[in-house]
Order: sequence, then structure tokens, then C-alpha cells
Amino acid sequence: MIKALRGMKDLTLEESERFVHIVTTAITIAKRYGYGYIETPILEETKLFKRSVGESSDIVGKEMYQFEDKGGNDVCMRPEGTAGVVRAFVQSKFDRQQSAKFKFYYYGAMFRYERPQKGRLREFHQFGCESFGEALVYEDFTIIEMIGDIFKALGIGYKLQINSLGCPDCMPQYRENLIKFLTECKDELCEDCNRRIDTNPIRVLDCKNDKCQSLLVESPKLIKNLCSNCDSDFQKLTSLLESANIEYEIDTNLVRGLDYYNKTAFEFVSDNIGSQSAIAGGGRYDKLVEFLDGKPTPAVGFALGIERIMELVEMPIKERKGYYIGAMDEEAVDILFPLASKKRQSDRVTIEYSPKKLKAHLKGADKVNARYCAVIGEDEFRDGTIWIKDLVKKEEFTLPQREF
RNA sequence: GUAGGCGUAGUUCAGUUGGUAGAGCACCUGUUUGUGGCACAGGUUGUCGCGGGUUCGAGCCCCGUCGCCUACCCCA
Repeated sequence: MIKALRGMKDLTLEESERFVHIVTTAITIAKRYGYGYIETPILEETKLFKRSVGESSDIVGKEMYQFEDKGGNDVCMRPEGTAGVVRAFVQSKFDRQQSAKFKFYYYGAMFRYERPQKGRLREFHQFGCESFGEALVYEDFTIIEMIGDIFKALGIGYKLQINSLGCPDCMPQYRENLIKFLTECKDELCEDCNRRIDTNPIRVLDCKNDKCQSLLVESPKLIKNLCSNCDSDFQKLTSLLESANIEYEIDTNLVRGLDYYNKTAFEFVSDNIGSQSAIAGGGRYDKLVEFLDGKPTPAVGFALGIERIMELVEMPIKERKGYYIGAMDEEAVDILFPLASKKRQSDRVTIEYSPKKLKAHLKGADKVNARYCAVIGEDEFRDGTIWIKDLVKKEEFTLPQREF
């Protein structure tokens, strides 16, 4: 038997319904906030991700599905959605429309060659939004509010963590201070953190190692070293959240995994899905458009992990819907089809092709969760009528076939 | 890349000190002639992950292998 590749899953029955429910709910809400759909390729030039996601990250370093295509191009299956959207934004020259606003939503498969575990697959799906051209922190707030709306609509509880990553005016100075601090306690930090001091010192902040974390209590906090602009934006964000009654906590160690973020960074976190607790994450990335050869354009965005959310959603109760139709004798089967076509203009219809006893038809209707069970038996065939039972109200009646 | 756990019916699992497999759910059929969900009765379903070894005999023990899961790492 040929099986799906490791870390890749088929979605059927309840699972696929969950999936669709999440995506359609997210789309409905994103549209309310003025977002329009963008579709970008799954395969992109490897260069794109090296430049956007950042060469130092593990994603680019060892987790990408990277290969040479038949034309000799160095290509890569997208490990995240933002890079492609930004590339498309620049390629479409939307960046030339100074101060115009563009808001896109997307959803689709992402690929990372990792060891699968709970809430982590090699092919996984994200829904995300990217807002271009809005520099004001109001947009950061609005995006967070929108994600809150999505989770509310899905009935999912969460905790919101926020932080500010600063900007080119304050981040480099902070980085220096942090490196200085880390170098001083170097000997007590774990092996990984020692490596990170050189490669990506900011990532030391979210090291999982308890000992590292206890040392970091004393570390300089970016949040206290922001430049005046970043600081006032962060203050504004927290006050907007408070007046909207959105609970949050400031996590000074919250760092985004991708290099392109600045200023606002946030993460929506849930318990109950194992160690992969982040269900959505995002923030501001004002420099990325420029990095990818566009004109400087401020941007904010987020992505949510659909598979992780699938573990948390409660599905609305399924109601009986539509018709089940069947015949009790072979000769009546053919007349089911025109009747079904007519009903299918507006309702779901299941046709049973094999003649069966009434009892079997009722069971069949039950199984496909139909509201009505319609059957043509011996009498109905003779009279040109059809017998219908409402399985919810338990009422039954007979109609001429032309009135069905 | 590292560590641990697990692979037995469609599914969830049980399987005693080694004697060639069971249960619930699901599915199918019935409970007299045209009335579903419930109940009852009956029935179908397995290369016991794969390969080798030990043994008179292996689902059970040993070795290997593949797969899945969980955690580390990393991340949505």
C-alpha cells in the first residue's frame, strides 16, 4: 500500500469539515476588515526565503524543501506565506502607489522538513493576512482585534502575548547591550545559546532552557530601551487593547522566528495542543518590502496554524438537511433522477440507486443525515406520486411527483 | 540530528507463565407483509507492521528493519 509521506496528512470526514469551517470563518471575518484574496505560488526561488525569512533561521538553514528543478533553478516549497505575498506585492508594483493601502488574505499549504509531532507537520496549512501601506499602530491593533474576532467566532480560548522588537533606531543599540550581557554570563548559558550569541542573540531570549531563563531575568529588556517612536507606539497599542477589552500580557522574551519583524510582535497561545502552543503569530515588518526590492512600504501581518486550531474548535451541531430519495422496485428507479435534478437546484439530494424495502430507505436517509426521506413504492409508482417523510417532525405525506 | 513509547479486525483496544486470536464501536441481515434513530438476535472482517532467529510450537522471547506517536531542537 502506498502511504502519504511522513508528516503529510489526508483530511477527510470530520477533519476536512473542521478545516473548511476554520478557513471559511477566517475568510468571512477578514473580508469584514477589508481584506481581499491573494493567491501566490507554492514554489518560489530559494533566494526569496533566504532574503526574507533570514539565512540564520533554522527554517532556511535546514528545514526547507529545497531542490533544483528541471530548468536548473534553485527552488523551494514555501515554508511560510509572507515572503511570497510581499514578492507578489512588489512584482505587481503596488509599492509604486505611494501611501495606497493594500490588504490581502491567503491560505494554503506550507512546507517545512522537520520531525513531525503534535501540532507540527511537514505539510501544514496557514491562513494569513498582510496589510501594506499603513504605518500607524492602529493597524497593528486592528489586526490583533481581527484575530480575536476569528477565535471568538470559532469558540477558541487563547492568551495574547505582545512585545515590541524595536526598529533600526533602537534595536542595534539594544542588541549590543544584550550581547554584552550574554557574553558576561556566557559560561552559564547552554550550548545552543552560546552559538546564538554570535548568530542571532535575540533568540537567546526565548530559549526553553530553565537555567538560561533564570539568568535572563537580569538581562536588559528591549521594552525598556525603545526609542521614543517605538515606545509611544507600544504604549498606544496597549491602551487600544485595554479600551477594547482585549486581554494581553507583555512577554519581553517574545521573539518572532523570522528575521523580518520589527516593532509590534504578537502571539496567540493556547494550552491543550502539546508543546506547540502558538496558534497564531505575527507583527509588523516595515523593512521587508524594501529588502525584496520594493519601495519602502510599512506592513503588518499574521498567520494562524490551521491544523493546530483544528484540535481546538468545537464544530457547530449538524442539522438534518436535504433529501434522500429511493425506490422500492427496480422499475421506479429511473424516475428518481428528474425529481432529484429539480430538488438539486436548491437542496442537497442523495439518490439510492438500488431498490430497497422502506425500512432500509429510512435507515439510509438517517445515515446521510437527510431531513426528508422520499420513496417511490408500488402504490406511488402506480399513482405517479411520491411518499415523503420529514425525519425531524416525524410527519409524512404523499405528493404528485410533478409537485415534488 | 537526539531521546522515549507504540505497531493485533474499518476503528479503539484486550490477549494471563510462549500452545496458530478476542471485546466494544462501526458495518450487514433479521425481529413476518411499507415506517429511521433505541433494544434484542445473528453475521462479516485479521499475512497479530515487515524480515530473520530461538523453540516441538511465537501476537507474546531475541536481533534487524520500516512506520506511527510524543518530547528535545525549531516554529504557526
